[in-house]
Amino acid sequence: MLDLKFIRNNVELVRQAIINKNEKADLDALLSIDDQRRKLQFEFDNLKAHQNSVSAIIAQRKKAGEKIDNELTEMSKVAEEIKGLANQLGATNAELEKLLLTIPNIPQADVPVGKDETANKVIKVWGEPKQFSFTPKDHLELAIQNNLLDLPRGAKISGSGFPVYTGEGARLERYLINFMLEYHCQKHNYTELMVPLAVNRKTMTGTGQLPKLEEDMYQIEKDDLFLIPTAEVPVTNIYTDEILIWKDLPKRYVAYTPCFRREAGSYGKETRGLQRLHQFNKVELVQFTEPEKSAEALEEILANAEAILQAFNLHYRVVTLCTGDLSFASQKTYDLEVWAPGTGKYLEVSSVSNFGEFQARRANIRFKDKTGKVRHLHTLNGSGVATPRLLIAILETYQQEDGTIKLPSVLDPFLRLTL
RNA sequence: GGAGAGUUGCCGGAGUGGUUGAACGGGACGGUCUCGAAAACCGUUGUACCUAUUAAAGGUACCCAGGGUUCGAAUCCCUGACUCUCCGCCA
Repeated sequence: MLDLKFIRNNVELVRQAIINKNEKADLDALLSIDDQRRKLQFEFDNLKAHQNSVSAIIAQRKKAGEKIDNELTEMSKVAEEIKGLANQLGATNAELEKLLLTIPNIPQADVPVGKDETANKVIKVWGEPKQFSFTPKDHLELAIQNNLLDLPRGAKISGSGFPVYTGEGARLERYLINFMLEYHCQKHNYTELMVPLAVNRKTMTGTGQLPKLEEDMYQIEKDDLFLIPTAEVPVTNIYTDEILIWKDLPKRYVAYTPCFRREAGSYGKETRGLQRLHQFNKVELVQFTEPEKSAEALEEILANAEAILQAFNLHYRVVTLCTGDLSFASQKTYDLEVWAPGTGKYLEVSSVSNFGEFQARRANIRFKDKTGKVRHLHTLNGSGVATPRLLIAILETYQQEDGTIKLPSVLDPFLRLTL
């Protein structure tokens, strides 16, 4: 969330950000509640101060054996008043908090302004689309021919969008995950975490999924838990309500988790095969940085994610999301889109975002800087990368004319794994 | 799931319902001393919000969380979370 004082002092900037992000947030209501709250707070504080001072007098008199009846009757009235004010203040604060959580983060100045993905900007293209001497098949055909996937049975036991990987398909999926984890740990200096896949409401609110996206998540109602839509959620929140020290920053974490998304309202959109799933695997990179270093870290994470695609020698492009396509919590986001020659499309395999202090403020994650001052740090994350679309690109790119797959040699050490 | 114990500041650890933001110890930081360091001594050691913002200053809240009792709660009562021990169940 944004700093209330910042909002007060930059009303128009915030208003514009809401518009540019296509968000609906009632800024005026927020401001008027804030006003109301400050008035109540002032009244409350004054009355409390009065109560405190008289209470001290009562204590003295009582000790001295003097009469205190008058004070007591007056104070019981004051106590009533305070109770009333406290209730009002509590309700007002709750309302304020609720509104504040609906105000989106402000895009960085260098983010292109635009309504939807058509305004996104391609800033980099790596490699070239693979040329084939035959008509390339799409990944679903290839997967079926090679017995890598069993989608009907996945649908039978869970529903559509819950894939079953079979035999070599399951092994390949596992190797890909392992490859990426090892790559980021060994070459990019990340620390691996294994984290809970179900998290509580506070955690979901910390990274900004709640309250806006409740409809998009699988919920375990009995325990008020949610299945994570990305490892970003548990990993970023590990430091909730903590104060780190600048010497320990940046912190770099990598975590593999399955991700669960209801994808409500996106039926029929690019759903063939593994393109859009309710459960998929993803290796996620998360960094906690000093505010001055987050812009740099964003480029680093992008490069870390790109390194994976480059290792597989896959053609891809990097896109800067425009304001309208930016997520609620993000200040700036790069998408990595890998080329899938059989499907004939660029597929998003990674989203790399700088959240500034937005998440840190929600989750109350701070750090002590060089001067000893306690401030909110910056959080960032990026997929490094999501497997289903990576798998699509690999299958489609490395298919042979007979439909078999010749896997890229970087995977050899994993395929030969013997223990 | 059942029974018990606990949760206080950076850490350890006191705390009788009435100047307790919180004793005492440790750590950290600053200073004195020293060529330098150690030791010793002195001092400092919070966060959020509000009023005022030129500044200074003042006020309020916070002893796991939320309620309650009371003129007044770290202290009493209730509920919940978490940790530890024992029992049961279990991969």
